[in-house]
Amino acid sequence: MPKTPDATRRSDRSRRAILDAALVLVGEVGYNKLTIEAIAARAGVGKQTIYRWWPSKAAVLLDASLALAGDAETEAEWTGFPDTGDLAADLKHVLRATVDEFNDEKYDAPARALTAAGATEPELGARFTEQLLEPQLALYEARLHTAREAGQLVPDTDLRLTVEMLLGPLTYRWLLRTAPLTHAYTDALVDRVLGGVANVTAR
Amino acid sequence: MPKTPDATRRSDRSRRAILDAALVLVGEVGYNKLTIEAIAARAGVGKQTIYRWWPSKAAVLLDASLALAGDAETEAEWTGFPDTGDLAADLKHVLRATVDEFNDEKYDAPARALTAAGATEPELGARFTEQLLEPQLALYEARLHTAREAGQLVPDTDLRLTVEMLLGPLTYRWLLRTAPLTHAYTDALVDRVLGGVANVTAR
DNA sequence: CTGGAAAGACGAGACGTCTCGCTTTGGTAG
DNA sequence: CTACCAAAGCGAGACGTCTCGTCTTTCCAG
Repeated sequence: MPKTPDATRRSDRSRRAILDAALVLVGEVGYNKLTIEAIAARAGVGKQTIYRWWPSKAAVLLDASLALAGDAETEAEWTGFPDTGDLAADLKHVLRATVDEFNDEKYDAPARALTAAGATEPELGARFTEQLLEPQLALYEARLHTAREAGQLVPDTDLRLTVEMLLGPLTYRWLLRTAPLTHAYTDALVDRVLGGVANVTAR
Repeated sequence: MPKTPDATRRSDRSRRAILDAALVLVGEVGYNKLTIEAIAARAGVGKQTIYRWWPSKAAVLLDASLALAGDAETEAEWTGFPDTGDLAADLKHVLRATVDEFNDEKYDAPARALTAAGATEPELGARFTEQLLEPQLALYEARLHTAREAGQLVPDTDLRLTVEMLLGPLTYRWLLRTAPLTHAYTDALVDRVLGGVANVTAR
């Protein structure tokens, strides 16, 4: 009954090699042409070793991305969402960093592949959202909560909606490539989200 | 020399059957498992008839979606983007209709498949954006242009950015399934995009 | 000596091409 | 106007190829 392999005997060396190879390969050939055989070959690993521990290449890539996100956090000496008291400046700072990541092929390829795969495979999408996305969203929401407490936002502001007003348009441009992602874009986005576009003086 | 088949002799019956079958099948098995052989079988058509007129399954699905969008327009007696003079009401009306489409399995499956495929295949994504998305965006932009001319928006409003502030968050929720899509959601979105979230009275 | 790991053989199934008659089309001769 | 006929698309499906995920074998570590 090969249903439940013994995790205690699992080779950590193989596990890391597989995750690394998956990230490299998805950047080289894209998600569609990413193949478990190629991952196994690049990692110097038997195919069965991958099939034993992961149900699909999407699952491999999700684990690889989780590891990548963990690495990125530590290596950037991440100290949490900035809070200088200036909400607009803090948001612009973080969104600029996000734009830089989206423009970095190293992060773009796996993120794009996972997002696309998650859109069509609900189960994968749920794990992707829960494990990678939600923790990020919570950071934005916490910063907005502080701002609302400080009276910088309309008291009944829907914080989750506001987070989506920031990340939605950004993600939209990124996924659909309707226009290049720039710092100027996210700066303008923050200003308009906070200020709105209606002509208040004309009211 | 089979390079250039004679389009005037093309069977419209087969063409429609193929596009219909593609839409049905993508809903049943998803884009990844969608196969040209299956489309041909379902449509009661020879494989060669598909290969003769389309270069890939992506192209078939794109054409099918274009046809679907065209049908939806006519059957809804679409008369163009509403312009009652009340910008907020018009936007809410259109976004509610969009939510209804996203919640309709018939439209959801192909749209989701195409969006996801376009995200990882740049060439397909470009054609998807250009032929299906941009025409829609232009309608929003035109309505916003009218509003700006009428002094209902801040004079230097970036219209494209504003369109993305409306569709970005909606698309975000739709693709990532972070929360259900409701009319209440889009209504709130319109209000916040127009009005912003910053506490103006505290300035 | 138990069980994961590496290597690769294996069957399944989709690919894109092809061949085969059948049907449709559009031009031509009577 | 009708009858004929060549040309081209059509439905069906066989074909060789490729890649998938599983299965088998051998090896090695604890």
